Amino acid sequence: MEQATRRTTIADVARAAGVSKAAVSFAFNTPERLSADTVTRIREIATGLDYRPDPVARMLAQRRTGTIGILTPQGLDVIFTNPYFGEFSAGVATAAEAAGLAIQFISPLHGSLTRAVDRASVDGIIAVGLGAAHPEVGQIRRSGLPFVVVDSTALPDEPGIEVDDEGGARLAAEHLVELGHRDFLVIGIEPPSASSGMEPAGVTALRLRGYRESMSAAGIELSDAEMVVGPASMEGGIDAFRRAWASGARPTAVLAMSDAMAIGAMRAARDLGLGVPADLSIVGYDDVDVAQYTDPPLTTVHQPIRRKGEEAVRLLLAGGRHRDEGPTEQQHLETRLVVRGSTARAPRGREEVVDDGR
Amino acid sequence: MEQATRRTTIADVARAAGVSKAAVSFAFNTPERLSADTVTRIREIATGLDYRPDPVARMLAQRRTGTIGILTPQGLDVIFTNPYFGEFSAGVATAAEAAGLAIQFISPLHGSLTRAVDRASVDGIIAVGLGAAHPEVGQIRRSGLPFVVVDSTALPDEPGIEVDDEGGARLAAEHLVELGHRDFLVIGIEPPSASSGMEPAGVTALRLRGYRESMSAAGIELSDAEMVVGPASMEGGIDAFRRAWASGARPTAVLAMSDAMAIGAMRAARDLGLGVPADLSIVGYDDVDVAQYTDPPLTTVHQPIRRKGEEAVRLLLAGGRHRDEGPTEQQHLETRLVVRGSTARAPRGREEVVDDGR
DNA sequence: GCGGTTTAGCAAACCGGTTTAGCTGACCGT
DNA sequence: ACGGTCAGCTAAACCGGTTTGCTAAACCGC
Repeated sequence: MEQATRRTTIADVARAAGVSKAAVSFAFNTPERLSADTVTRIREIATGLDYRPDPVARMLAQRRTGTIGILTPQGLDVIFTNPYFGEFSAGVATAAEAAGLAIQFISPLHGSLTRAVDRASVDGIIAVGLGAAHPEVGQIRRSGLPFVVVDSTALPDEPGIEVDDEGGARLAAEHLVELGHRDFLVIGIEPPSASSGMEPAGVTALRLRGYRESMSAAGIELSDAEMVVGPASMEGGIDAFRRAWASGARPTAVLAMSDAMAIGAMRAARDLGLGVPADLSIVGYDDVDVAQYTDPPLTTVHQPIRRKGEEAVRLLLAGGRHRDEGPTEQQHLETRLVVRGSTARAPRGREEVVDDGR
Repeated sequence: MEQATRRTTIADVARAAGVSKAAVSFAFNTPERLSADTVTRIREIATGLDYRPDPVARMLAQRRTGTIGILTPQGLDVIFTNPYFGEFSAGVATAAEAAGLAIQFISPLHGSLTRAVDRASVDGIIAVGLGAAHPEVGQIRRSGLPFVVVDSTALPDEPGIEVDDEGGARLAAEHLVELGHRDFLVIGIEPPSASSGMEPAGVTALRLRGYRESMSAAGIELSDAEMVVGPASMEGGIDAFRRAWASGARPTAVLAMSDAMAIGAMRAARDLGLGVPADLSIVGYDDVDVAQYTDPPLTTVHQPIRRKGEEAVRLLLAGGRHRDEGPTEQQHLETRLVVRGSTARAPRGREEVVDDGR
C-alpha cells in the first residue's frame, strides 16, 4: 500500500501559472485578495493539472485538523456492532458534518488507549464512558485539547452531557415492582478492560442505585447474587443470563442496563423454555432502534441517544471549558420509560403478597 | 474549540537535552542509531517535558497517514445505524488495528462525495457499494491512492471482494418457491442519492437477477409492480412494505435485499394484521447479528460480513493493484441460506392458485 | 505632477516533524 | 605518527501547504 505517482503540489501549479505559491493558495482560500481574472486563471490551471491540496499539509500549516474524535475504552469492533454506540455516533456525525468536521474514532490501539490518543490528530475529543478514575482524562486534559465527557459520572469541572440515569433506572424498577415482581436479576455492564479497575463505569453505578431505590421503597433488597455483569452486547446478555440461571437464580424479572444485553437475555430465557413476558419480564435500557422490532418488543428506558451525540459536539464547539464564564457547562437530558411487550404481571404463584408498601 | 497552550515540540526537547532535533527523532524512531545512554537521556527529558510528537507533522514528513478510509455513498448517520455496515466496519477495524492502522469514514460532505475524498487523509481506500458508474472511482484512481471495492459489481481491473450475491439470492427465492409461494414482493435497496442515477447499485442488480432465475425456473415471472425499493434501514423496510400494500400488492412471500429492510417489513406486516410466517413469509439478506433475535428469527441469506471487511484490508495491504503479477486480485466469498422462523409454507388457498391478476 | 492610498502579487518564514549527507573524534593497526 | 574505520551525532533540506510583511504599480484628488 504505497504511494503511487507523486501528486501535483501547489508549487507545480504556481510554476505552471507563472505565479507564486502564495497566489495559488489565495486563489483557493482568499480569492478576494487577488484580481478576479488571476483567480480564475489559477483555478483553471489547477484543475487542469488535477491539483488537490494535500489535506495533511494544510492541517499542519493551519494547526487544525477539522476532525473531532470519539474516544471510547472499548474496541472498535464492539463499538460498531453495538446499536447504542451506533446511534450515538450517528448523532455526533450529523452535528459534525453540519459544522464541516470529520470524525475519528479513538479506541485502544494494541490495548493502549493512551497510545491511541497520542496518535490521533483531532481538534477536540468526545469521551464516552470514561470513568473519572481513568488515567486518560488526565492525559487529555494535559494535552490541552478541548473535550467533553458523556456517560461518565460527570467529571468535576469538566463539561459534559449528563442524562438522568438514576431516574431512568428508578422508573424501570418501579414498573416491575408495580407489576408484582419481587425476584429480580440485574444485568450490568462490565467495564471494557480490567484496567479500569473496580470502579464500575459511572452509568452502571448510577443505574444500579436507581434500581435499588425503587426496590427498597417496596421493601426489597437486591442481593449480590442477584446481579451479574458482562460486555454490553447481545452475546454478553445471553451469557450473563445463562450464568445467572446456572448458579441458581430464578427471577421473574430482569433489569438489563443495556438493550443489547436485554435482547440477549430474552433470547437466553426463551432457549431455556421461559415465556417472555409470561414467565419472565425484561426491561432494557437505552431504547435503541431495534428494541421496537424484537419479539416481543422490548420495554425499556428511553434516552435521546442521537440527541446526546449532537449535544456533545455542540458543547465541544461552544468552547468546552468556560474557565471564566462561570461554571463549566453541563447539559442535562431526560429519560423516560417506554412500556412495550416484554413486561407483564409476575406469574401467578410467585406474585407474592400484593405490593404492600408502595 | 481552539488550541490551548502550545504543545512541546521536538525543538524544545532537543534544546533541553542539548542535542539536535534529529537526535530526538532518532531516539524515538531509530534508537539503534544512537548510543544507549543518549537514547534514555533524551527519552527521559522528553517524558519530563510531556512531549508527544505531533501526528500531523509526522504524517506530512513520512508521507503516510497510517489510516485507511472506508468510503460509502451513504451518509454517516445511516452507516452507523445500519447493522450491516456496523459489522462490516467491525471487520475492517479489527484487521486495521492488527496492522496498526486507524480507520476513517469517508462519506458525502455537504452532499459531495468528491469533496469528502479530497479532504480525507488516508493511505488507502475501501470503497463499499460504489457502482462502476460512480464518477468517484475515477477520481480515486486518478488520485493514485490504492483502493479496493466491495459490494460493487466488481470493477474491471480493480481489485475487490466479491461475494456470490446472485447465488445467494437464488437460494432465497428457491426456498420460497419450494414452500409453495407464487406471489412475491421484492424489496430492493435504493441507491443512496439520486446522483447515482438509474443504475441500481451492483448488488441490487445481482440479487434481483438471482431471484428471477429461481422464479422463472418455476415458471414465475416477477412483474415490475412486484418490486419496491427504499433506503436500507428498518424504517425503509416498513415504508416499502406499506407502499406496496397500499398499491394493492398481496404477496405471500417477501424477498428483502437487506435484513434491516426485512425486519422493517416484518413489522409493517404485523401492523397490518398479517401473521409471520403464517400469512406471510419473509427472507432477508446479510444475516446480521440481530436477525437471530427478531421475532420470529429471520430466515436470511448469510454472507460473512466481518470477514469481508477483514479481507478488504488484507487485499488493500497486499498492494491492491498487482499491475505486473498477473490479473488484479479478486477475492470470492460464499453465501448460504439460513432458514429460521420467518418462512413457512404458503397459506392454504393461495398455494398454487394461479395469480388471478392480483 | 505629486504625496498618499489601494490593489495585486511576491518572497520568505513557518508549521513540526523526518531523513540524508556529512562532520567529528575515538579507536585501530602498523 | 598516520591514514582508515566506525560510532555518534549534527546541519540542513524537505514534506506541502499557509501566512505575514512588503513592494511595485495603479489610482486618487487636487
